[in-house]
Amino acid sequence: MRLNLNKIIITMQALKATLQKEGLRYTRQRQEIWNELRSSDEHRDAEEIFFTLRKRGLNISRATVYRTIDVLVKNNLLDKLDIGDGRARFEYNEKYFHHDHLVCTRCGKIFEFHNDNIEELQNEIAKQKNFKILHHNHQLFGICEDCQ
Amino acid sequence: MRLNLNKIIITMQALKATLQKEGLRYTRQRQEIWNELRSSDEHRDAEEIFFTLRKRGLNISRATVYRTIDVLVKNNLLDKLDIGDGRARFEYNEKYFHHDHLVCTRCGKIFEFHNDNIEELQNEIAKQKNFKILHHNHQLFGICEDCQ
DNA sequence: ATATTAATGAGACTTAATCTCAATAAAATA
DNA sequence: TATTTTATTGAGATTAAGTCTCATTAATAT
Repeated sequence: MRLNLNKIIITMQALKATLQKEGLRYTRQRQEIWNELRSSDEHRDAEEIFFTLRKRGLNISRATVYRTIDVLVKNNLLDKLDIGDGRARFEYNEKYFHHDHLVCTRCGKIFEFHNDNIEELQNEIAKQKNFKILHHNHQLFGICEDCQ
Repeated sequence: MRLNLNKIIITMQALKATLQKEGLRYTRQRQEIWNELRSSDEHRDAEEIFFTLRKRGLNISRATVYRTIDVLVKNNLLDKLDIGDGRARFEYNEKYFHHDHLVCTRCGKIFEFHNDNIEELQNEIAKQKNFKILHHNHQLFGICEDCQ
């Protein structure tokens, strides 16, 4: 309870601080979108955020949702996740717990994984090619335990 | 010269064999599309294949290009590559030389890499979660040597 | 040579995402 | 606090990748 409240306050401050740093305005819409993205740990897409906010009675535009999500991604408050279904998904960027994804091609469920060795090997590959990594995409597609 | 010729013949036979195995027809259009995809090692997209064939005077439909590429991917003659620019790319599936990609976010160039350790670690992750891997996506995004 | 039926072409349609522009509302300033 | 400035917004038009439909065509089986 208290923890959740703190979490929300802290992340609203993170939003405000980021926007100020960039000279952008701390608007009602940006707060609502950020809040919505923070309200669950699922991998949400822009259309879904848009419709959720509309259902809740907020008179928000689709364009605002897309524009705000862009701002959040560019400022590393959100990570963009592409599971190859033609729709970008977004999740809170937990700076100290990076992870990649397993995607079940039967039921669509998304599982997370993290492996330090793979991260290290990626860095070595980049170093060898004198390539400066900014971010990466790593998904394993297949059939999950339940679907087999 | 001889090698290239053999390569084309072999891969046309691969196409024919795959189509027969699936009870599909060996049509002029499928031959042309496969040939076009084989004619360069670049990472091609469907629209580009479509326009290239039209420019060459072939009266082919966009739908046929997309449908044929689907068939080729499903039968593992092509690998689908998604570098996150909203367009699917395709490349000849070299069964004995699997690779993943480094993508320069400045110039768009695509570099290939292969790392057996990463492949093995992926298998371990899947095993731990009792997940049956079918394929994977692995891209490192960043700035290439030339662009730095 | 003919019959069967999968594949094709044309273009309408879908869907995610972007763009435009007049109206609005944060934030800066007085 | 009232006013000014200018970024942001909403509505909906637009774009772009990809899919769908259906009458026609052409591979393959007979």
